[in-house]
Amino acid sequence: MDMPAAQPLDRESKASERPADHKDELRLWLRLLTCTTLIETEIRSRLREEFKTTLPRFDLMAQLDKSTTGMTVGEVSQRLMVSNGNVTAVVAGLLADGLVDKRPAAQDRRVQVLTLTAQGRRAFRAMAERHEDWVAELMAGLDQSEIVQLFRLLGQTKTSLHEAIGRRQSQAQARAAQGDTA
Amino acid sequence: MDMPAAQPLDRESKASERPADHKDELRLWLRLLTCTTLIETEIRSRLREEFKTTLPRFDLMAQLDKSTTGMTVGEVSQRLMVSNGNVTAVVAGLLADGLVDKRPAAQDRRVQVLTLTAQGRRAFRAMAERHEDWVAELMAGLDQSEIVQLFRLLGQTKTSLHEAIGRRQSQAQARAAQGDTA
DNA sequence: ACGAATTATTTTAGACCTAAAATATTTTCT
DNA sequence: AGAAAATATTTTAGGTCTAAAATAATTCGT
Repeated sequence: MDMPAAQPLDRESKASERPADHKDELRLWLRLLTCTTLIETEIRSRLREEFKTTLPRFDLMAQLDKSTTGMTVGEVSQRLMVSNGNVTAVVAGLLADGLVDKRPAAQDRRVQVLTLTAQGRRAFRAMAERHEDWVAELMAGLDQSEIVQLFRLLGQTKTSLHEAIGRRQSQAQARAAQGDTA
Repeated sequence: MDMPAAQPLDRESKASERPADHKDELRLWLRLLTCTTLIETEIRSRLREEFKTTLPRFDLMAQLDKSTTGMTVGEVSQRLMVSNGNVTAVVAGLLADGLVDKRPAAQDRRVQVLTLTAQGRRAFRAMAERHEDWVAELMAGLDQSEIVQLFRLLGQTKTSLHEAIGRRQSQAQARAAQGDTA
């Protein structure tokens, strides 16, 4: 079998390279995490200093602002990728501050519908404007084409993640079904 | 004044476009956050199921594993980008489980030096191997060139973030010095 | 119709995280 | 040397987060 001739095998790769070496993926993940943490920490800090509020509250209000008719606890928790119980807790704070309204749905009394109050909407809009500027300022070192490219690659990443997570969930379901009938 | 002729102005852009519209940066940030949250949630879940441990503990042990001589509380907190108090708390759990050792430095008794115990090192190595596989599995939808490109663009992002955060911190310092002498 | 399964939310117990104050130690300045 | 400033860590108070159990309401299958 022919091999490509003089290509130096260990130019970049470690001597310890194994059949399945996934160091690059790991380094990518760590860098992704670093970027997210840096941004998150900075935004938390500015929200606290300028608006005396927190990121989870801001995020929750952002979801409600996008919806005119209100959202249920479950919808919000799915959107924010946090637990139901957490939404209940964060909403409790926003209710106390008069920024959010909560009432049972007319048709299904299990469901709680959350909406921004007028005050909440005003407060959110003011914060959102600043927030958008902060993010732009943080990304100022990237030009337009880099932003677009990064956005696209993260789209690919998101797809990859959903596929991998979906695969695992269907495996878990299969195991559970197996257990039921065993 | 001449304008470029027939370029359709509002092909993609919103009618509400303002002098400084930073929607792209915002969308980029939200997508970045989504990817990070998806990965983090999945890894948390697997660490719990397979090893009955948590991500903060794993991350802390990962830092200690990289150092042969041990690290101080401050070094760890800087590396992990968390508060000192948080390191104290997470270490308390690891100490209780016999995975980490803590002792004052000989030269400077303010400093606490953290090291993995033999048991801690063994436990971490086993987890790290699996962890690397999980990350690779999650990223499986990206080919090598996409991984490299993404890594490079996130490097640019990191630089941009450090610059913006650095600028803000020197401004805050200047304000503080101003206040001192005012 | 009515009991069982399902669905939506809240509660609980416990871990994590931060900022700010408190504590302990070292260094610096006179 | 000794007071003051600086440094490293811990403590405290309070918000965030999760998983799992509990509660409440609806739907499904007979």
